[in-house]
Amino acid sequence: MDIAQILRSEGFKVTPQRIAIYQALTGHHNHPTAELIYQSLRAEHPSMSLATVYKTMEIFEKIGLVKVLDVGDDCARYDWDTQNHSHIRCTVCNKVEDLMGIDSKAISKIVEEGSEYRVTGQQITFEGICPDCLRKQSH
Amino acid sequence: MDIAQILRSEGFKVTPQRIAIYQALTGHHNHPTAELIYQSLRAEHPSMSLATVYKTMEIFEKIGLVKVLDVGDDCARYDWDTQNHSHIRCTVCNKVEDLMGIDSKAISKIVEEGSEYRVTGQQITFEGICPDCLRKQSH
DNA sequence: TTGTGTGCAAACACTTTGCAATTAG
DNA sequence: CTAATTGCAAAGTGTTTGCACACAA
Repeated sequence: MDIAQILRSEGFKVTPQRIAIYQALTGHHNHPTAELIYQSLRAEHPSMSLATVYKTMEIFEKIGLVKVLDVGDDCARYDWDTQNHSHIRCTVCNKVEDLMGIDSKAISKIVEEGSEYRVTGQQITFEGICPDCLRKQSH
Repeated sequence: MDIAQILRSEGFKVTPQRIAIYQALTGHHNHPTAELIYQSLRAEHPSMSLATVYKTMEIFEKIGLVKVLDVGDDCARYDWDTQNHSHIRCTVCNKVEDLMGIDSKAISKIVEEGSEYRVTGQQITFEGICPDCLRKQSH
C-alpha cells in the first residue's frame, strides 16, 4: 500500500507536498527534523513551506506513519520506523542513530507490569560521542 | 555539606535566591518546571524572576546538583536525584514520577558495550495514564 | 463546485541574553 | 571596593495558528 492509498483510505487528500514529504522522510536515514526536510525539498518544490511540513507530520503521526522523537536537542525529529526502539545522539555532530542493542519492548513490558500506569509511549534516548567524532578528537 | 558550602566551594556566590531555589527544588517531589519553582517562590521572594531560576538551574546542573529532564512535554524539568533512573509522565494530569522498576545503569552498560559510542547521558521516559486518572476515567 | 490543503505572516511557549542596578565577599 | 548576580525587557528558537488563496476530488 503506497502513501497515496494510505492517505485516501484515511480520508485525507493526496497532494504533491504530502508525497514529497513522505519520500524525503523515508529517503533519509537520519531521523530528520522538520527544518531538514523542508530544506531538502526547497529545490524541487520552491513553494514548499515549513508550516506544511509540520502539518503533514502531524497527520502522518496520527495515522501511524511516523513516530515523533524527542532526543533532547530541542527540536522534533521524525522516524518512519514506528517500532519501539532506542536512539543515541552524538553530542558533537548531532546525528541520531538507531540503537539495536536493547529490547525496548521488553523494557516497556517490565514497566507496565511493575507499575499501575497504563503505558502508552516511551522514549529511550542516549547521548554520547560517536566513533567518528571520538576519532577526530584524539588527533 | 549544605548548599551554601557547595556554592562557595565551586566559586559561586551564595545568594538568597540560590538558597531559596535549591530549597524549593528539594522540597518538591514532582520534578518541577522552572515556572513552577518560580511561582512557588513569588510569595516569599516577591522580586524573584524566572530568568534567575533558569540561570540558577544552569549552575546547579553544571556542578551536578540537578539533572535536567526532558520528558516530552516541551519544558525542562529539574530533578535533584542525579542518579540515573527512569521517569513516567501521566499524559492526563501531566505529573512526572520516578520509575524504580528498571535498572537504568544496567541498560546504559549494555548500550556502551554494544555500540562504539562513548555514552555520556540517558533519558528513559515513558508516558501513560496514572492510576488516579485511570480511576477517574472509568466513572 | 466545494471543502480540504497550502503558504505566508503573525502568534505562541519556553528559554536565553543584554544591560543597568544591586549585592556578596 | 569590585566583580558576580539579579531582574527586567527584549530577543531568540522551534512550533502552531489564522486566514486568503489554490487545488484535489
